[in-house]
Amino acid sequence: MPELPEVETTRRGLAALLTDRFIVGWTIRNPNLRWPVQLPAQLRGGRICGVRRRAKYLIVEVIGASHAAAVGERGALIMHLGMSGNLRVLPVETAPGKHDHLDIVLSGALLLRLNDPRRFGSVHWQADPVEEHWLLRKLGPEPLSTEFSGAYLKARARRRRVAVKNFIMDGQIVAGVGNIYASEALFLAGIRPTTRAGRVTLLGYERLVAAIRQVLEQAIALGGTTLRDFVDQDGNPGYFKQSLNVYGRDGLPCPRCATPLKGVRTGQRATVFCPKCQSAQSFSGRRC
DNA sequence: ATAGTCACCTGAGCGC
DNA sequence: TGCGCTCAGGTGACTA
Repeated sequence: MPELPEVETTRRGLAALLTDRFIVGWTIRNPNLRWPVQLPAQLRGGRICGVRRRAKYLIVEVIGASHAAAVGERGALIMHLGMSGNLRVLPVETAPGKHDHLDIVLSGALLLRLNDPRRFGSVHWQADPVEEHWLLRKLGPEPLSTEFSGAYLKARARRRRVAVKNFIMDGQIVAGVGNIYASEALFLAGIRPTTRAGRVTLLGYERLVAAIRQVLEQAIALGGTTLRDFVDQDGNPGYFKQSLNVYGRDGLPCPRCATPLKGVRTGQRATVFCPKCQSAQSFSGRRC
């Protein structure tokens, strides 16, 4: 699935192609995504004025232009790619394939096509203010924003007994940190994923915040991580997989100290760490 | 409020 | 080649 860097990669590709196009219509071949897909009539004729990202949601901003009543009315398509989704901009005549659930037909003889085998993705319409949508309302700060800091995490972690890995994957704590990058960031910060969130020190959280930023920024620069099926809007894979230190490397040597990496499960998710480099001590942050 | 589990769905990979 | 099992990049809803 797409995590934040993959969504950001998709966003960058889409923004250039979608901005200033008009929505001519749409075809919903299978509305049964995570929530039933329903698009309002007022969307027709709207002009796309930008593509933003919030957590792993893509926000396609639309300004009404068709009917007198809708002119100037703003809103957005809020799209999530789930575990297996991808969005492409294609010539309007491109025949749909398996799992092509939704096309948004655009001016310029193009369409925005959503493909999602597992159908864990979603598409919603929300009139302004878009941030008031129930899926976005409770999200924590963006990990690449200045609001996200070691002090913030330390404060939120007070009395929390969950594993720190689950803690940073909680979208209400910080938005958009998924399984790959949580694992990678904890490795870079030298913190054991199973450490209880309340026991990580301020120094540990400062290192963790720096590591999260580093790993996300580097992954975005490389076009994201392709494990099996992620492609950006041009159909290209991401190249961050070569940079993974621990994710998917259970039993293989630690890239730093060669100790075999250990795999466990925390919160139903596969978790891999180096038993030597990632300290089990509460004041984590140490490296070997 | 918090922590843990379940659910949604398809496809790939593995052992037999 | 086929069958059955496990696992997968997410995340809201439930349960204690």
